[in-house]
Amino acid sequence: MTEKTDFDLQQFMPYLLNRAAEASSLDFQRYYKARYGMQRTEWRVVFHLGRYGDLTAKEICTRASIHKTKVSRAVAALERRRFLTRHPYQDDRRHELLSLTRVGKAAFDDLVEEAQRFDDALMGAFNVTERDILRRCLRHIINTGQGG
Amino acid sequence: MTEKTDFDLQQFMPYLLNRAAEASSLDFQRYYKARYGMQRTEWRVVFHLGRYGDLTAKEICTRASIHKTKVSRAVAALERRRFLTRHPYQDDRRHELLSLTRVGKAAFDDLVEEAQRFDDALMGAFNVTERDILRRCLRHIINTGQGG
DNA sequence: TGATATTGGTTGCATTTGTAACTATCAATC
DNA sequence: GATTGATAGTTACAAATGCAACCAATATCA
Repeated sequence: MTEKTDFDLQQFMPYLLNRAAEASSLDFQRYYKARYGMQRTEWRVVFHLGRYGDLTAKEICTRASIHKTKVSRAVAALERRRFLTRHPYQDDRRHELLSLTRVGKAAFDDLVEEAQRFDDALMGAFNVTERDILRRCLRHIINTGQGG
Repeated sequence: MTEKTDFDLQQFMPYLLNRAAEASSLDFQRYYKARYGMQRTEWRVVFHLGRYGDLTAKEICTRASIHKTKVSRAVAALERRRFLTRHPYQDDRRHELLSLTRVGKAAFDDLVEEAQRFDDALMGAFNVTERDILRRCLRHIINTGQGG
């Protein structure tokens, strides 16, 4: 009979991942919250638009695995504060193409710089091999975890 | 002048970690929610008590970096459903020692087994070196991310 | 002894989130 | 061209969360 008390919580991957995710996001979160009053979903939307160009809300949902209500509210908030605009497009009026305003782009540029800084600080502790493995494993988990 | 659009979101560690954490937790979350009506903080409390023996709420907060209000509510919910009991202790009546009931222990045993199963499935994709690096890196992030 | 600060834990309130139901547009089928 | 079914996005309501204020017990120190 195996003793369940042998189970090592500190080795349990979902637990480690959740704690690491939280710890790693804290400082950056503080930054975009203080500076732009954004929350996580909002900066993610901004990053997607800034990085990949104009997208529909749906596309952001799919790419980032975020629920549509969350994106909907984030977009509404960002629009209210003039970070982005919507252009319904002719072909299919259900879609709305989202694009960053000048203000949105400026925020994106600044946030990217800051993100890069945080990432460098975080990853600076690891060597190239470790970074590669880390990223590869995480991507694998992201891609398989969903439907499994 | 660097183009911010070069920034690779898919390489940004906090983003990867958050997505991996979410993806890796989904199935297990579904399990303990369906089976015991627990939520994340609740099973974490159960795991801590099951694994490390009786603890005070404060100790759980510290060990798991969870805010005290969250733990307080989780404990209340677990007590209501008879998964644990509280013993205020003589020396300092501010503290309350928490311990799992028989029912709580049974749930813990079952959840541990299930957790182990999920973890095996998740980590099965990686070799020993990768697992080691992954765990080591995550622990490093957890330990340094907090105050940095 | 009494005033003040600290600590473990809870509660109230505002904000966020998840779920489901909804609107509006388009596609498919008859 | 009317009916049914998807699909993009919003909204309403309940549950979860974060923050600050709170209570009670203890520690500190005049």
